[in-house]
Amino acid sequence: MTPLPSTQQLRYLVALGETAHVGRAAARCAVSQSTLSTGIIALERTLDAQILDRSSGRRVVFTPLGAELVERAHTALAALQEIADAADAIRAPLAGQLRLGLIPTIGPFLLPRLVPLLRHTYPGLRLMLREDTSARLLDDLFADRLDLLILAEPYPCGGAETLPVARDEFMVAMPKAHPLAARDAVPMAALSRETMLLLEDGHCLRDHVLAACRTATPQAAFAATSLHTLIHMVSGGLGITLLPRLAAACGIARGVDVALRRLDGAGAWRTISLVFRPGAPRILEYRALWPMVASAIANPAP
Amino acid sequence: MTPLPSTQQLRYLVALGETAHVGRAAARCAVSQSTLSTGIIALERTLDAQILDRSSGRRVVFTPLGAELVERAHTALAALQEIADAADAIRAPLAGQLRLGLIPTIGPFLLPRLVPLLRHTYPGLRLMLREDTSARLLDDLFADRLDLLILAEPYPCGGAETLPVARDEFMVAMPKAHPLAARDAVPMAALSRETMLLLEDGHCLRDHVLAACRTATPQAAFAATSLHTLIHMVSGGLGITLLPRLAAACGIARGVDVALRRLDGAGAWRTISLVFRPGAPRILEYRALWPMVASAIANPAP
DNA sequence: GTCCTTCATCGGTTCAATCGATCAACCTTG
DNA sequence: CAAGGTTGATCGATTGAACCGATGAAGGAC
Repeated sequence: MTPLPSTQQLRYLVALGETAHVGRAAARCAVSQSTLSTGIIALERTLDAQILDRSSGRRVVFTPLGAELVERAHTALAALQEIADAADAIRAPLAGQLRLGLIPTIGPFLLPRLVPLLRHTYPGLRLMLREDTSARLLDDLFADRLDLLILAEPYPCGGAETLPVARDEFMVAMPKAHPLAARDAVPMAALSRETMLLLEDGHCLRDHVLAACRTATPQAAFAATSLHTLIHMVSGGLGITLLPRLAAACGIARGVDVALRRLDGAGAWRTISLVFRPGAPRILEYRALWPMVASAIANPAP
Repeated sequence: MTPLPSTQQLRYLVALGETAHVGRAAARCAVSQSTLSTGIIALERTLDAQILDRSSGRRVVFTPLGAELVERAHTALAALQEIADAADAIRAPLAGQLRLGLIPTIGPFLLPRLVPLLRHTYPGLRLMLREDTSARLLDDLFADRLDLLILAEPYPCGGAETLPVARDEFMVAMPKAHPLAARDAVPMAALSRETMLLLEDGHCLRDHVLAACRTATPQAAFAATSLHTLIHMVSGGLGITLLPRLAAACGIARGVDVALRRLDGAGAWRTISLVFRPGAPRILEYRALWPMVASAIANPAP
């Protein structure tokens, strides 16, 4: 019915909305005053609606509709800009700054492989890293202080888009002298008789482990602040724990009196995922990142 | 940096995305095949990016970027369409269908005045009415089954935009023989010794009354299904209640053995508001509706 | 009243959008 | 394999929209 407004005219409209002055708006758009004036009038004609109130002298006064259209033009231009941004992003893939957030149970085990890989493939990439809990990382993501997260799911990501990369199974970590260490794999049921050591509250791994083996009795009093601490508590005989294969493969239990065994049973894993704002302009770059993260997980630092 | 794409080219792009066929996409856009073909190429040039994969014969195959751009072009066009819609809406203000939802403690007292007012001012308006609880109305609003709600705040409207219209004070309703009925106004403190009758759970007025006089003892066993029932329970001596002035002014207590008195004290009111989806194209019409609703509240049906 | 600012309008020019016709590649069919 | 049909790209010509500089007209300042 009503024809759609042109991109150019929308630029004129928002500039005029910001300056309330035809001459200055024209300068901001790098066109002549007459061009912008004509453009606004043409927009009024295409929309068949009054944008400026011309009864009040020479000044620029918006009608209620005009003010509303300025608002909407602004959001429409943002959508158009995102198209241009997406095109830009593919031209120089993963160049410039990328603010990446990771959780403490992934970062130390993934980055030793991932960072060299990225530096090699995308020399132009300036990687800014941040390690924190999932909740705080998501806050930063939505506040536009981070571009991309690597989290472990399931986790309530509150509207963020997630791209699953790999399944990270849980292994049982116990003292080498523990009876269960004699077996090749530990059945889920055997966990119920053990004291399960956990990370502090706030670490998503704590919840994942609890969910994986809800029969075991958690050791409530002492919670570890990191996986390394946790391993040493296991080695000290305070109990057993579940460890992501990613951490285990990085030799976290090397040189420590701890045995690692497979865990039999359904649901004994977490999913490592890329997480970003829905509609992020660089989504294609994140997708391009996917195989590198998968590769870094599949071939962890020895 | 990168110039913004033109509206026309975006239309070509989404049409091509839907048909995957240059000829049919051109027909859908009502242009010649050559025009659409050139337009896509021009878009690739303005964005300086590859949209179609031309290595695979004569067929239309999108590159990953191309598919992504189709998506984004779709949302950008929607934003542009909303601009045209907003302009259309102002040209024929409040014409066509308007699906209005009201809560039971407002509707019966507001509509007798509001509907004739609207019919007179906007003869082209086709008003579809629905009466339900705030929660269900909001569900329908976000599911696009309703355009506009008239609710009582405070209420958790979950992201909806609200436009406060009027303050609706609470009055005390009690049997005419009640001791408090002798006074001109009832102090808030006096309520604490009374049995307070309430509406059923789910009515926001129930929560508003409870919040207004949290000292009074609610009559938990019997809850009324409507304000009319409530008034008859008061008349029957089961207790007292708080009644919005809007309902009181409509003569809800006429012919019943019930006295209405002012209530002294802070916070003894609800706010009647227009509620709609943020970014609704007809927002200017809703604003035009504001004074009519305010007038209908200020001069209720006798 | 005079001058200055500011927005609208005018005439002319350039460039992009569009069309029909044609070409080139691919697919199907006999 | 040859012929015909389909489909997307390209070409040359035309039209109209966007743009500019100059000018006009309406307010406001002094």
